[in-house]
Amino acid sequence: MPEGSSPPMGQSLLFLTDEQLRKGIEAMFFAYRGFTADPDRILAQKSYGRAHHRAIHFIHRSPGTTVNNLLSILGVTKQSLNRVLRTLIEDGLVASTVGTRDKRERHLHLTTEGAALERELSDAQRDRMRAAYRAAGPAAVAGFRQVLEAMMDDETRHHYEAMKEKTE
Amino acid sequence: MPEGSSPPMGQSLLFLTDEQLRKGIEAMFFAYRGFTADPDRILAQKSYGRAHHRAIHFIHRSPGTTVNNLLSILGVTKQSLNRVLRTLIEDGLVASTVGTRDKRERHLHLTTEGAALERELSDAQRDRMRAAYRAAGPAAVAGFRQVLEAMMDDETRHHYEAMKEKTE
DNA sequence: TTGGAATGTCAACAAAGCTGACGTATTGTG
DNA sequence: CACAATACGTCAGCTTTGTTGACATTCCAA
Repeated sequence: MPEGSSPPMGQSLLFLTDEQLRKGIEAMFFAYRGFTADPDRILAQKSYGRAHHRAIHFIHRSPGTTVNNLLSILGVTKQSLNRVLRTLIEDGLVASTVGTRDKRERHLHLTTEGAALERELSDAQRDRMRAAYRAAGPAAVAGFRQVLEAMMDDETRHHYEAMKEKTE
Repeated sequence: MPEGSSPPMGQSLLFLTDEQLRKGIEAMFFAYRGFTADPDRILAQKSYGRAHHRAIHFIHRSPGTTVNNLLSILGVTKQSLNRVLRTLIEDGLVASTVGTRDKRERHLHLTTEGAALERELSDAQRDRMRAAYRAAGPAAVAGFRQVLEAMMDDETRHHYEAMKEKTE
């Protein structure tokens, strides 16, 4: 081990100490609570849960998506998604139409009422996000997104990238 | 509305568009899955859940903490925490000792075995965090933390700040 | 045409949150 | 001292959201 071969530790690698990593972990945990808090409050009033929000969000994002596609995006079992979807369909927030090419598939759309709830939920969530973004500034936001993307599983990142490109 | 009074929109406020905010929201959702994936795998083997992980994490961070304090950090009810805590104590991962100054309080510590599991879980979680940090670089990490902190509820941020200072 | 794959539904169960009620030990206060 | 408040534990019961397993329907390809 040659002496004096010190790498540029002082400024560039301190952010990789266990201490820094732990702070990042705790920040992630605490921030996620804030992230879900506002939609959760709205959902509770209507006796829906976070799972309903997720379904509504991604149906809004990809109108006409199939149950199977939604499944792989959300990363849950079809039985779990089905329960949520059933209530949303019963309540008239989501429309499920049998596929024309493949009749096994169901294509999912938000109804007018469903779109209204989507709007209400995403407005609430965006308000907090906007405040956080504004407080932190554009450079911080870029870093925020970079780290989050690097944190995803490969398969998950594919879903994310696909969603990202859809409206770019 | 005076014409030509355009603010510096082009570069500085594009990150506040609904589109950008939506991407941030989805990034948060997908990244959180990666964030919990590795510990979840370890926990499943031992038939514990995420709730056990959280308890273990914060007992490790604040040895001797009381049940009440843990409650307010985790933001759950005592009944919910108690179920988790009871199994951890039964399994010999956590030690609960009657307070000396106030005998109503229980002070919580990790046993040797509990510390071993904590180590295993946080190693796994840190590994992913480290990879993400390394990939994104120090500037991005600073931004990441800034945005997360701005996203927290006020009360939650107080907990976070208190934890942060504990080892600085 | 028939058997396997894909899609979606029903039933039953588990984890982890919640409320409400109650018991016990201890502390602090009028 | 008597009594209210606090800290903790527990029982019962409910909700949301995840899981497996079994099964019906539909499509496609051998």
